Amino acid sequence: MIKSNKILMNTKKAKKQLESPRLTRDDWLDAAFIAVVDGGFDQARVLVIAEKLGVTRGSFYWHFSDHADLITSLLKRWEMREIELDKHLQANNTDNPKADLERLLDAALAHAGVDLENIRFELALRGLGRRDAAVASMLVGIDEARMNLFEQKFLRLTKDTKTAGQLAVMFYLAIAGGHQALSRPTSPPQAKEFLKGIIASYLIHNQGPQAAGV
Amino acid sequence: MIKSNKILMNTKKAKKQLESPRLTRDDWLDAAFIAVVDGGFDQARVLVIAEKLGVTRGSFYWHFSDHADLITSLLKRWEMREIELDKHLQANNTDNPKADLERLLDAALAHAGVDLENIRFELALRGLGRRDAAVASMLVGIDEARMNLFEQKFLRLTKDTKTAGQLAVMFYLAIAGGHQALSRPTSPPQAKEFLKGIIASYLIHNQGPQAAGV
DNA sequence: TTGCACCAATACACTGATGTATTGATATAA
DNA sequence: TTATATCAATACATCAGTGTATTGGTGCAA
Repeated sequence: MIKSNKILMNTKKAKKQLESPRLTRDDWLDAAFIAVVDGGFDQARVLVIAEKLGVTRGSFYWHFSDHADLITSLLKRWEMREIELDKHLQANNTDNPKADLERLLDAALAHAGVDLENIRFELALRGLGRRDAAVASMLVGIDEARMNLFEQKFLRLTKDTKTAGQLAVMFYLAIAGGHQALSRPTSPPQAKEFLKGIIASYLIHNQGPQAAGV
Repeated sequence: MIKSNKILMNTKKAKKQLESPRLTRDDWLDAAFIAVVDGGFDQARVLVIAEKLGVTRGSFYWHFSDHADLITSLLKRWEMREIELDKHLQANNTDNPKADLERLLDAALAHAGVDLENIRFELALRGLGRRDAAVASMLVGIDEARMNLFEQKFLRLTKDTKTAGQLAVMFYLAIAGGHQALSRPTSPPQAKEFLKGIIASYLIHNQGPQAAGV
């Protein structure tokens, strides 16, 4: 039963790749994602997305009950993927804590292709969170998880819990600020390297108890 | 001529305070500002703002040619005020460079009342900048001016140009990240103090050439 | 007090977006 | 081959928002 189902899915997918525009719910979610990336949540209109997909809204109302259904599904998918990613990064420790951290920063400050899309989506999402309590609290959860992740990685470098916590906050905030810069169309490509350099210099010079609390 | 004009304005203003709902162009801009703060630029609709002001759109189309006129006027007013503020902060140097910097940080991380409104407006504006090239380049100019301001303030603490520049970037990014956190309705009030504490610790411990380039 | 300048209300046309109900097309399974 | 499930198109109805043209009201100035 399950096996035949899988085979069915595979053939379906293969077919879709080759020929035709029979859309799935996920296709719509992908297109909505891009719409959000390009214009924010307010511009993620059913009509516009349908045009971009080359179909009419008749397709949309087959896959979704209404516009709200599209948005909430999109948010839930994003949140699940973020939690998945966090789990993965949490477990991904080599014997070189510093290299692990640098990889983390590299991923956080990626600025091309898919990564840029993700950054822009998240910025739009934070915009939505400023006027939607449910979205806001979801973001709080994600932020806490990420900050935790950073702190744990830092704790493998320095034994001082307080310092690790502060570094984690500082880095997370700087990264959030960097996203604002990186997400601008006019942002020069070297901005990422610039940020990474600055951050790296702090990584090197602020491991001891010298960066004490206030 | 000019004098009588001023007197006229004053009496007008006084009257407005007391009794009546005869609106000025600036009243509309103020209301649009709040609308942006609350819902972003896409939600700053003429109809909605009119309702909030207690008038019909007949008033709006007296003061503005169209919706675009409202938005561009709002943006220009904001930009002018920012440039004014920058000038003011630039000139405002006491004989205590450290205190000057701390005042700057305090202002940057203010989180209550008008300041919170300003933060939320700017975040919405950056959202608009992600899909409007003109807005984006305006923001680049503002960012450069602010970064310059920070750098000059830091240069009064450390003689190392490179360090000052890096600190300025780092601080500006952290502040931008902090704004994301501070602007959330669920953000606890102590978040600001937390951020200031972290930033202050870096202020104390990173003045020398130890924070070198990469 | 009358006229004018200023501001607001009203009525209308138009556009774009949502949602529903129905019909149409097509691929797969029986 | 035929029936069915799956997806898409079409044809409404409705609503919110914009913009224009016209009319209405009100305070100030001559």
